[in-house]
Amino acid sequence: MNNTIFMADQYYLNKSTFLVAADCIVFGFKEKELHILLTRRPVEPLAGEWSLMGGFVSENESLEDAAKKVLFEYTQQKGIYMEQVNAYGAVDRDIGGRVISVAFYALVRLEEFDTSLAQKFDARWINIKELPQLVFDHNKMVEDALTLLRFKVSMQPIIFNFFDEKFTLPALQDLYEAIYQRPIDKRNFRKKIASMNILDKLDIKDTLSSKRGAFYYVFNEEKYRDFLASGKFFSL
Amino acid sequence: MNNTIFMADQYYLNKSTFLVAADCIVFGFKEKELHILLTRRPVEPLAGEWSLMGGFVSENESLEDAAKKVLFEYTQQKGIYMEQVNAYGAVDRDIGGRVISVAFYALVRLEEFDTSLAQKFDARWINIKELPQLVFDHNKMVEDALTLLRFKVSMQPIIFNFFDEKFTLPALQDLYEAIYQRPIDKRNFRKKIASMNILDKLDIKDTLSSKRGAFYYVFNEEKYRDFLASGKFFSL
DNA sequence: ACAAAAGTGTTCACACTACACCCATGG
DNA sequence: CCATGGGTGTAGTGTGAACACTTTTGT
Repeated sequence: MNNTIFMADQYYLNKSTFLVAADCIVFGFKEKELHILLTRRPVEPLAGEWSLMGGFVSENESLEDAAKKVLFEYTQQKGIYMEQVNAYGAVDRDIGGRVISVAFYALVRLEEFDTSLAQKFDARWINIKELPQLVFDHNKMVEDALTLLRFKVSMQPIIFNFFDEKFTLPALQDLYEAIYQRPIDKRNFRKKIASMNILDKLDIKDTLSSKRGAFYYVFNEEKYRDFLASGKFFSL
Repeated sequence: MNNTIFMADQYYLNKSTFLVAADCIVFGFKEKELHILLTRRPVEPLAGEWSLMGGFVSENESLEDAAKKVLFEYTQQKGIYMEQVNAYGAVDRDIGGRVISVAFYALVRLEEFDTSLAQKFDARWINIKELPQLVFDHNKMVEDALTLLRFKVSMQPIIFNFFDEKFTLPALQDLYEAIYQRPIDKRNFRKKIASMNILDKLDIKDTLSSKRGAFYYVFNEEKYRDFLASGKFFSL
């Protein structure tokens, strides 16, 4: 073997370095539709155009930390569920300079969203069925995030991150329908939910969205572990 | 709205920049087992330890271009099937410096692999069941790549990228078993393949791996399009 | 009393699983 | 002639899809 051992200096120095950004696709659920949080880009080029929330990664920050920082800045919430989508690195994807961007999607509880923040950052919750054109490759990021969300939501019980602890079955079904963009049969849906036995039914009802009222449920972490331990897998 | 428009200079300048690498998880199939291509790291720190193939992204290169460059360097093949796994950006993931790495997995045809390259780069095909400890977070990358590969291979007909055009059904089954790491029933497997009607059976046999010989098949792109057009989905 | 949404079971079709024997050939 | 791997069908089970009426309550 004629392998040469290089000095680290030769290897790490004199290489190109890049700006790295974290862009967030922030999903929320309201009015029976899936929405994402968009803002007007505050900087040239393309100032004023619709854009995802983003920020540059700094020296002593992981990619996830950078994304969390962006999420906290725009929502003031901590512990938001977040997952990496992909890295985007086309040479001219950002016309303002060479920037490699890592996209994350996040699920936020819209009940506890501070609407004053929307004002502050000129941000709005936009129905995913009415997405405008976004800057750079942000539309592609949203598309990829949606694809991933649809997959994940069908395989893992992450959907409960959209709700503030308790939720009704009709609301849960509406949410799945909003994510998959297709109707789901009510009886089959409830049958499947019931068969997993991972929810606790509460004694109280949500009487706001109907006269009769729908019972609240909560996700039971422990029951879910038992469910997994029995060799079954979440699937919806 | 009290949104300030920044000048691009303020926005893009004076931000941290990073070395960005593309690391490749190169999968190949031989001896009825899935293998990945590993090399001895040629540079300090950790020179001589097992490592994935990687390279730094340069100025006028996309992430995909950088990964392709790495793949071509180590395999001398072009048009290799490749897909992004994830970006890895923990602050101290590379102990030689701050490097953000984007992992790609690739599927190569081992029949046409030039073994002299293995010598040149001190590279070896290692059975995935016998993976050594790799440098940095490369083991995690391989794990993530395998998870993604298992999913993709079950949903899209990418598995044929492991073969040099033609292949036998026993070999195809062996490959699925190697990827999923579990036995598959021969009759059920063949029934499902047949029901999709996306392969063409050739008149010739592979007589090397058995006395009787197994018929060769080729993937038929057109039949696959018809299959999709009929509203069905690939699943294996 | 009526409108509006919540809640509840059964049937049917299809897909997945399990399973055992004969065939072709080289040595 | 025998050892080795290639090739073939059927029956049973479970899962997903279709489908309609009763209940509750606010107005």
